[in-house]
Amino acid sequence: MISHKIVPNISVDCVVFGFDFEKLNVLLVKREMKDEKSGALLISDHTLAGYHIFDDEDLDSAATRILKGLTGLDNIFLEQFGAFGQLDRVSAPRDKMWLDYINQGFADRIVTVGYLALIDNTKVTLTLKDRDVSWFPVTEVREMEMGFDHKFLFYKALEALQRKVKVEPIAFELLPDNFTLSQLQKLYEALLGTSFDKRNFRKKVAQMHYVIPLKKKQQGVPHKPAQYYLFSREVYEKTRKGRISFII
Amino acid sequence: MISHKIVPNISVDCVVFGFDFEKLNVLLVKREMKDEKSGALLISDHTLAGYHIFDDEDLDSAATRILKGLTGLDNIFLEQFGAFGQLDRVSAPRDKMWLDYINQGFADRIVTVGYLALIDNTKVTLTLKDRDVSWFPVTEVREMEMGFDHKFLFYKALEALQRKVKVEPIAFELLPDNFTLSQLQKLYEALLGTSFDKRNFRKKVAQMHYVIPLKKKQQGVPHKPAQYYLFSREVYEKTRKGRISFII
DNA sequence: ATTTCATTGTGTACTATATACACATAGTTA
DNA sequence: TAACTATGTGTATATAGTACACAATGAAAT
Repeated sequence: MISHKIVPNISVDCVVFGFDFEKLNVLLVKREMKDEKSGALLISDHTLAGYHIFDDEDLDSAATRILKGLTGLDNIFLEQFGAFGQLDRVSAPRDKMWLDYINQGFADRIVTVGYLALIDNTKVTLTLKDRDVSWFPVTEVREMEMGFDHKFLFYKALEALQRKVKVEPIAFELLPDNFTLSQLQKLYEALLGTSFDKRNFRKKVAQMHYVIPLKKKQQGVPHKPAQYYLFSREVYEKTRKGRISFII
Repeated sequence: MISHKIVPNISVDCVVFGFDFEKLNVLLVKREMKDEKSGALLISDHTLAGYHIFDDEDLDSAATRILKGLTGLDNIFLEQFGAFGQLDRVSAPRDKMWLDYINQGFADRIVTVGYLALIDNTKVTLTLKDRDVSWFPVTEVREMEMGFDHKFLFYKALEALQRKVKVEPIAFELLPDNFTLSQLQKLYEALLGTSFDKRNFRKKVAQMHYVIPLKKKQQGVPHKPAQYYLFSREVYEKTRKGRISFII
């Protein structure tokens, strides 16, 4: 085990989205800080998963490392949505590394690079159980206890997600490998906060030759079983034209 | 004049685009470094405009400051296109601040935040004349002497520009306040590397109610004078629907 | 005064995509 | 065998995209 040097004034924050077939959720870390003597609750809120970068890793690697620690998963879809260096960003208590840094005459500044991560809920549920980490519906974040800076990052990530989802087929990252068209439709409705006509939605999907029907059908459901589909990135790459609009 | 503290390991690089009614250009700084004794040329290449951030400014302010120094202009269109922390990024000779930083035990790392800037050529020509700064056609960058990291940033910026220009009306930032439809068409053709049918292009622009014809016409041109138009951001904000595709 | 020149400005037919809208079907459960 | 629940399908209309050619303007040259 190598001991990494931390870069004190550069951090990465991950906004992790998941979909439970009903609504869009975000992965947050519960934080509780108590006074050492009295045991009184000083802070009780939620934070994004984030940490300083190490001196021997690039930004993407730092985000990957953080997500691995959080979910146990490698190969998570990751994309930067911005770098943030507001002067009033830092509100958290400072660790020793950081205080050393300031004492040596360097500026009391953090720049954080925001990553948005999309994960397939069905793959991660097990790994989370003994951590202070859980899913929260994105629609509830507004009312939650959460530091101003992290709430800001969350909304920037959500905006970026809504923008990108219309232009690139990244929403499939939120679904299991096999999914039904109703699940896909519910996902887009949750992402964009709209609703679509079922027939028109399916007509549109039918034009996307990279969404491929399987032989497999749903089993054990108390209604007509739905057909499963898969998303083929390979076919997507081959058949995409200069077209922009992906859905809507 | 306040003396600013520099944050040694965080920088901002600006990729500045301009349009001369013929082609898309990028603003680069010529760099020549000679050996102090022999006078032999050590480096002769081009760099992006960039510098470390100060401890009392946020990232946008740093980019604004750099552009002000370069062009004399305030109010330049600016947008982040990414943060970059590749371990092999740093190749430039180190200044004292940076060496101090390393000597104090901190990591030998720079993270740079890339900004893409769009400027109206007609407003900037004067201010540039006595600087080692000039316009280069983007099509020539491939063959130019330029550090690997800056070339990489340039291409990332160009990709981001081509993506954004299709989805938001930012191309107008590259034109003067009044412009002709032929100029607008040439601009999109230069940006995207394609060509459009004149009648169809104009039909499309006619649907954009925020591109407004003026009474004014071209004067002194040796052919039928073109009508001038202006872009109204106000009308754009009011009339845009959920639509994605802007041009193409 | 007339011609030449360069660039602007316009219309139509055809194709493709977007939108609005209602009912039969499959398979489980009661 | 009847009831339930979600799946899966088609058509008519409106809107947007594409392909394509020639007359009009005003300056400059003869």
